[in-house]
Amino acid sequence: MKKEEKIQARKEEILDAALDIFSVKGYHAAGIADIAGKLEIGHGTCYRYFKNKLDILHALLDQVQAGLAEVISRQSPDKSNSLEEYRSQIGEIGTGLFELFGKDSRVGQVFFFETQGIDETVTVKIRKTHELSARVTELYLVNGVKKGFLRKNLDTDIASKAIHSMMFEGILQSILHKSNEEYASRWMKTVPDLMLDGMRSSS
Amino acid sequence: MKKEEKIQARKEEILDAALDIFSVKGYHAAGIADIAGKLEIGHGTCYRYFKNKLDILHALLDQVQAGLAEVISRQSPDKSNSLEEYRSQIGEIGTGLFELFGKDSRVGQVFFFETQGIDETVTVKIRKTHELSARVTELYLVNGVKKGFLRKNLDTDIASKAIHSMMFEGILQSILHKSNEEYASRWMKTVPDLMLDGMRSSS
Amino acid sequence: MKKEEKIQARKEEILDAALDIFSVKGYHAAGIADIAGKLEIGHGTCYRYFKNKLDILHALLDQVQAGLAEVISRQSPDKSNSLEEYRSQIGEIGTGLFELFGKDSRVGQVFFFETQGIDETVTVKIRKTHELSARVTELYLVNGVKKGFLRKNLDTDIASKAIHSMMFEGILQSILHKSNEEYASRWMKTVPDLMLDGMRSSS
Amino acid sequence: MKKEEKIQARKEEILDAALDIFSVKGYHAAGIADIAGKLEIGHGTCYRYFKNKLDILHALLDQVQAGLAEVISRQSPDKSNSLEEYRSQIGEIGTGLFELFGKDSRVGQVFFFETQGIDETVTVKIRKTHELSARVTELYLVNGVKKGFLRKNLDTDIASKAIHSMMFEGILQSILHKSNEEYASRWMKTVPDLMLDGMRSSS
DNA sequence: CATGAATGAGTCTTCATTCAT
DNA sequence: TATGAATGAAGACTCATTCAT
Repeated sequence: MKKEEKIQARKEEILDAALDIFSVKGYHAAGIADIAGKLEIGHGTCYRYFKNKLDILHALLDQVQAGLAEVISRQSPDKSNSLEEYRSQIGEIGTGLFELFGKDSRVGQVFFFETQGIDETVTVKIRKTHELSARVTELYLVNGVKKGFLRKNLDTDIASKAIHSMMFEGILQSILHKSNEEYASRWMKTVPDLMLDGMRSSS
Repeated sequence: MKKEEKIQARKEEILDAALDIFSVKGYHAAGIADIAGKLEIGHGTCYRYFKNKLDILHALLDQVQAGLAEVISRQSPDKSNSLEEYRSQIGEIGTGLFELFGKDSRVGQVFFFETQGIDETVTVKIRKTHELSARVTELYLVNGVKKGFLRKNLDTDIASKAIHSMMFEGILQSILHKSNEEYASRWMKTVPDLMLDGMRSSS
Repeated sequence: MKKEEKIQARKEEILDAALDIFSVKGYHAAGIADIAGKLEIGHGTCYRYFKNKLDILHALLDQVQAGLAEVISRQSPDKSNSLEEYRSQIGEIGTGLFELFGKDSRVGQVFFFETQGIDETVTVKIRKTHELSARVTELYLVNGVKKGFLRKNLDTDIASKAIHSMMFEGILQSILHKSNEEYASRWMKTVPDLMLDGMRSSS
Repeated sequence: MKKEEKIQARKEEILDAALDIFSVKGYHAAGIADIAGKLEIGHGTCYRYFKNKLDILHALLDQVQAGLAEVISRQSPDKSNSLEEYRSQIGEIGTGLFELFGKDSRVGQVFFFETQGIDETVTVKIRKTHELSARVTELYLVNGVKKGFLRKNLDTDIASKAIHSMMFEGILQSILHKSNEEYASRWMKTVPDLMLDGMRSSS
């Protein structure tokens, strides 16, 4: 029991250090030696816990995926019965996402920036994560259409992907801005408005 | 003059080959030898036309940027005077983008996928390209607000970025789908609707 | 005493496991972890019984050497007084060798195949073992010459080495063949004939 | 033409250096850096001419095999019609082998000592080379039996292998002795006598 | 006594870049 | 101008060995 925990703790130390290094130098420029150096351990030690460098990245991405899944699963897609309920639900999901990526900007940095063009498996894993998010978003839209507070003719597949891209763009932009607090809140107001009401001036 | 042209032609040959290779293998996995091999020239030759591998990538990204700028500049942001005019203008921009990235899916592949986490300068250049697009989008929004066919309280900065992200997500998704013709047209219908009218059922 | 025995028993367990691993993977490809793993003990434990990996190999080779010495010492070189007595003595030595290496083909595998090019000390030890065998063989030849049933002009030094090489080639070939029973017996008939009578047709 | 030759020359330089290093340190202990260092070239250069370290060894072994084949093919197995002719033919083959391995003791060193337990492919290649030699030897024996100057009941398969092992033992021993000239000639006298006449005193 | 986590020396291998021809 | 042979920095990875528990 103690043993298992220690191993897990060490694994997480390494993952945390890797996140540090990857987020700053990028996957390719980062060396195992950098990661081990940051922890002041021998670099051979990393290989006791992970098969290789790529394995570390995958573990990191899995963490992100799990975090995302957790945020998403907090809400249930068919809870909302009116536009107003849905609007507040959107707000909660947004807040969750900002918490997930915002509390540690390194996560987004790695997830959005430093992690493409490495390997088919990585590309696919990231794409799957985005797809997961979009798929869940679609459940909300389908619910809304069924309940009648969203347009009958909505192309929920496309719309869910579009919405998902806006949300993540918001997160990403907030990461890029230092003062992400205020900027983030502007995103969290604008995106739901855009989604629901569009930009046209109400007639 | 003749000589200048020849040099330019050779440069473009190399860029085209590089686009081929980068889009398939990614920047890091691609070797100068691959590029030269495809053209059946000595790989040393590449260094007569480009300073180094990174220089080739930058030239490629500059081409994309120029193409994007061209598409954008075809329209003028203050032309539209009504919602309907704007709606059709959006359509034309969308069509232009799909042409730009759609006629050669390698471009999007490199621009969206294979090109991150290489180098600060590259990351910045791509970000700038996206920003350029978003900035122009904002001009349209500002015009719409001024003319009164878009909401007065629109956060044009945020909204422009959100819209831009949707558009590029559409392009990206269309690239990922084989039958991009039909899928693309669904995007081109859905995104403007979303932007302008939102998803709510009209009261 | 009890303790001594236990230590000895453990040592032999390790040697047996090492023989297993070395005979299959070869010395270099074999890892201490493999050996310990086969015994389901911690690999650190191996270092309580042997100084290092090379030490294990040396202990193994010493075992082979001791076995060989035992087989050889069963006979006495000056026992034979006639060609026929010598012929049967050769047969007994041959049988002993086949028993030694045949009962456990791993021994020959390691001794003949997997154990060269490791280290000067190892090479020398193996050479010494072969020399021991050849030297004893020579005693038989010298006896035969003295007793008059072998040629006076025999170069006993060279001949002993030549004979020794034939014998070991026979063992080795028998190991390589699955059905070593029958093949071995052909060797055990052919080699003594060759040694004593040569290949020429009797005039 | 010039190009081809240069490449071949460089390849042989590297092989020669590799032979040097392998024969002294053994395959495993030898580093590519050692080989390149001896030639005072960058170690990367080795990889322009050989796929990897193992590839160098294989090329070396192929050279030995070719040399051996050349020596063997100089004679034809069915040329001899009498014991005396065969005896002199044996002498010529022996001389050829001593030349092959004797002129450069490094070759035998690598071939006999430093090259086992590396890799299945290597083991097999060496075994095949020995088999080739033994197989050809058998052709001579079969010829001798047919022509009647060798015993009718000779087990040519076994005998050929036994003879082959004696010959190579002689080469090997000669390599190990400094004064290989004189020692070698003792081998070259003793082995044919043993083969043909055996050791028994002529009745 | 036994263990196995930690270590880091040591090696192969790749590939962008240079430069003599 | 074009070439491609040569280079060597750089880095991932292995595994024998040690030692605190």
